[in-house]
Amino acid sequence: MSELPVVNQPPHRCGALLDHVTRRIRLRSESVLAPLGLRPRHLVALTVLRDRRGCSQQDLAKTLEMDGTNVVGLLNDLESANLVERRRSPEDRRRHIVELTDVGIKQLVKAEFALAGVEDDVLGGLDPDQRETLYNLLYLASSRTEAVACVEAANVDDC
Amino acid sequence: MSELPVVNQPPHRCGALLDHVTRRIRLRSESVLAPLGLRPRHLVALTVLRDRRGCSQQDLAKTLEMDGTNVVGLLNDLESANLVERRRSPEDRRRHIVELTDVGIKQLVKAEFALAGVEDDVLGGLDPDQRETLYNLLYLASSRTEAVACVEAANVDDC
DNA sequence: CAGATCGTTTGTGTAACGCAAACCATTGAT
DNA sequence: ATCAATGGTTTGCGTTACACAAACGATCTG
Repeated sequence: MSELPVVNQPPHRCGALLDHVTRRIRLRSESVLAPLGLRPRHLVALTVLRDRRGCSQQDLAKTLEMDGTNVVGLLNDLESANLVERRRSPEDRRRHIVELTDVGIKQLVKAEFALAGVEDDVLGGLDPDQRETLYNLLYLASSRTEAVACVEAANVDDC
Repeated sequence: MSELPVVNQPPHRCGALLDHVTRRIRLRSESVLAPLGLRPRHLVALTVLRDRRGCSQQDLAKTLEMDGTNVVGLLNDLESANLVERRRSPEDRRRHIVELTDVGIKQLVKAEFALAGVEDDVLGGLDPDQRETLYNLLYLASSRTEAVACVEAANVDDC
């Protein structure tokens, strides 16, 4: 009936592009992270844990969208490297509160520093501003993701 | 010695975020794509093939950063579904020129359409403009990627 | 002709999962 | 106090997506 001035073009799907770019980064990351005793998946977990300063193992599983049993293994890796600490929750002693240790924080920073070359390589087509924008968009998307997970977890609005 | 007016903050690494967001999309994509007989990796290959209208199998392997033998299997899948066609290159009959078929193009569009919900779900924190920006940044990054691959392939500057 | 190259097949290994079952410690409701 | 539900853990099994190596046919190139 009415035509809005803004062109109504179909939005692009970025799933495939994400897959593609992510794979390129991940492949290179593996070799850079190996000397640090880390794998890409560990890095994801560590960054999540840095954002949320401490969360239950189930929350982590939900955020990572990963099976609980596999999260156990992931955390075993991180804990035996002293990057992460499992503390019993005082409110519910069944729960583990997972938190980064100081070593964990430092190691994460170190890893990120070491990955500079990788990102320069893969994201070389983007200038620093564009990369920052990319980061912010991804951060926004992933943090809403966590908010949703949190709401689902609480199943109420006291998130 | 001199302080520039622009804040010189360390750039963020988006590798982990990319991993995270991509995983969330991929998980959901799998179930959406299954009825179409596709997997996420097929979609990546199809989008690459749509961009480059026809390329050798080796180029594809290089772009996908995937082992040649595995690309064969991937293309076998796509070809037996009539989404892709392997033609002998007239210049070098050892080479296969891989191209999307009409069916392939349609199926790709269909798949992308079907993935709308998935992206709404995962990227719900971004408004349409932001999503478009995200797409453009990823596209930029991945196409430079291909340019580099192409230069490496040719090993000259006639790319 | 001889050696390199493109694609293919086959076969082997590995990492990252998902899923199910059984277990313990703890909680919360009756 | 009892008993079911819950959080975490372990074990074990299956699957998928790879990488890598070896050997082959067809083809190109010197």
